[in-house]
Amino acid sequence: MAGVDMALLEDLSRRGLINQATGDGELTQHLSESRTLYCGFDPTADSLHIGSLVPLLTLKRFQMAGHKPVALVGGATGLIGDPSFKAQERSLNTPEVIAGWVDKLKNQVSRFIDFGCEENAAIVVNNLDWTCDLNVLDFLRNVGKHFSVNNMVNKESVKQRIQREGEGISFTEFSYLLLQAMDFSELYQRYNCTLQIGGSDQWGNITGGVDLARRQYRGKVFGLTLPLVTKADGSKFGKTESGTIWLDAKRTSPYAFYQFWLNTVDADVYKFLRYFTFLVVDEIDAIEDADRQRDGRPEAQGILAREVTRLVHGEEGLAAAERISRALFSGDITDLSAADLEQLRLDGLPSSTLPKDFSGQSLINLLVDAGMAPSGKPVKDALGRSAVLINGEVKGMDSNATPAAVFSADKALSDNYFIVRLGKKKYHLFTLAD
RNA sequence: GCAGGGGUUCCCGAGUGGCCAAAGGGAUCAGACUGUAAAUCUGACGCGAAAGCUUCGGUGGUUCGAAUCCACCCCCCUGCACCA
Repeated sequence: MAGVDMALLEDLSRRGLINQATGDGELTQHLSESRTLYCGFDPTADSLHIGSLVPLLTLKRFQMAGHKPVALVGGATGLIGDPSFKAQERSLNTPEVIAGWVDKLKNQVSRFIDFGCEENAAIVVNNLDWTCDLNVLDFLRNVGKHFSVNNMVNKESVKQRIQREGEGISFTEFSYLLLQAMDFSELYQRYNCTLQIGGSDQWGNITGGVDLARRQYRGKVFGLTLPLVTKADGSKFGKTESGTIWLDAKRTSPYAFYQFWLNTVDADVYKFLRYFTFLVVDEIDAIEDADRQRDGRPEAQGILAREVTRLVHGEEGLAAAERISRALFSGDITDLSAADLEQLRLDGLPSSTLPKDFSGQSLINLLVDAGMAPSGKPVKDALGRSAVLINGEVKGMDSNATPAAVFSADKALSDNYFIVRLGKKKYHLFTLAD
């Protein structure tokens, strides 16, 4: 069989990827042979976001070390909703919607792990397969009997919901733990899966599964949780002004994705390199040292952005993201040729076509309509502070009423294009109507 | 069902008849400084370019005037629901 990398846990630990593990250190011993492990992803949208990247990449790390990864998509658990550390009860989605999301997630997850290799090829499973036909009485007798409500109520993950004034938890969400525990037990039965990994918020659910596998099948299985990704300034990781950073290129373009990582603050960037890339830890430490000795801008952000964008969007996505970034941030946009501009559009720079007739339009509402701002206020503010540039030229409030003059054909790049910059980082490409 | 508490602008949270588009904090956006950072400072932050318009669970009412008072309804939370 393929060699198993015994240093895996050591490496994970150096990366700061180990939050908590069950089994008092027995896990190291357990992983001296090739094992099967799983991680679950619930369909809460039609795409995963970068919050799921840490467990996803960790599955891959395990596979690279010789273990067999199982990616579980929660077709069943997604119907219920995980209450862990959620402040409020969530509304339910319809089974049809969830089923659609499950398919999308399966595809997405599949891109990160290897299904072709002989020894430890990955598999994707759906927990709906073993829960949809389960009847309530069987469930209550065979699964429910193994759980103590006293114990469940004391789980940290639901405590705030139960104790906090003004909140509560439905029986539906309360039961979530049992479903996830059942998954682990089931995968143990089916595939001899003996390890579950997940975010630190999953600790309660994972230990539930460890207990259930033991009680039902006398199975000795393990759990390992990964840290929640936090930012140095305390704000939520993975959100920006334009919303969540998704893994799906249709939701977050490779360019926007690349820019997200490029904008990582210094205080977080080395940690993120350890979390989100496969660069070896020594190499990351070397980057950090080199950056420290240099004045000015560190290299780490660029490396991080390149590595992660390549992992998620491939070489092509990365190339596109870099092309746009170079054109917009380190060149003179008026030098761009028509072909260059067309390429930027293909690469995913947000773009739209200007209306034929400008009457009744103001510059502000043209930009708002193009999606550059949610309302006119920020644009007005920007206009008043010389923060709107069209083809490199500053526009002020006085241009607002005369969009026809601003977007006249003789001012267009290559007779057809306008690059509008709002603030420092927001760009949009306009083309004239045919 | 009964009793009590509560529903305010993205979030938290003040406001209990006019001075309220509604304190404060957070988040977010823009500017300065920078490195397409951070920290800091400044400005914005319901909609509208503006005049102005529309908000405080819903509907109706009282009033010159309501987020604030009244009525009914909806939703959430807590407790009770044999003994009570």
